Amino acid sequence: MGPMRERSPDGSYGRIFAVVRRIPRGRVATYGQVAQLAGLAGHARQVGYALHALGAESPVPWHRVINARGGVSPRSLPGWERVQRDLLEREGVRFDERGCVALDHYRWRPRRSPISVAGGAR
DNA sequence: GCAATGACGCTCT
DNA sequence: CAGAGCGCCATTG
Repeated sequence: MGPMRERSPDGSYGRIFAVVRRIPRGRVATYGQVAQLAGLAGHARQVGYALHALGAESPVPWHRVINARGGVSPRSLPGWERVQRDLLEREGVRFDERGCVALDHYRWRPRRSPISVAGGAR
């Protein structure tokens, strides 16, 4: 009960991980979308922070999460962008010359939100 | 306990 | 159409 904020790797972040884990192969979702589906609308930044805490070898398909521009966010380590891009391309996601994917085509559209749709919002 | 940073998003100019 | 600024919250030093 209590004041346990659940800061463990499977705690409040688990909500975000649960959403990311639901992203089907060959599909992508934006940080803001994941945040909204996790019930943290507007906290897109926290999604990125949570994924960063996960690690590249995490069981969560972090590579399926991209920014609203449809591209992979620049990371501290050079070349990492290529890794995420390669993982997505391996799933069938194609990038254009700008290094962006067509969100209108690859964006994951869950029929049922992980959290209550609150009266069929959307 | 305060200050700065960060795998973002949206609006304004 | 492109660039810059502000907002949001959690983690780290």
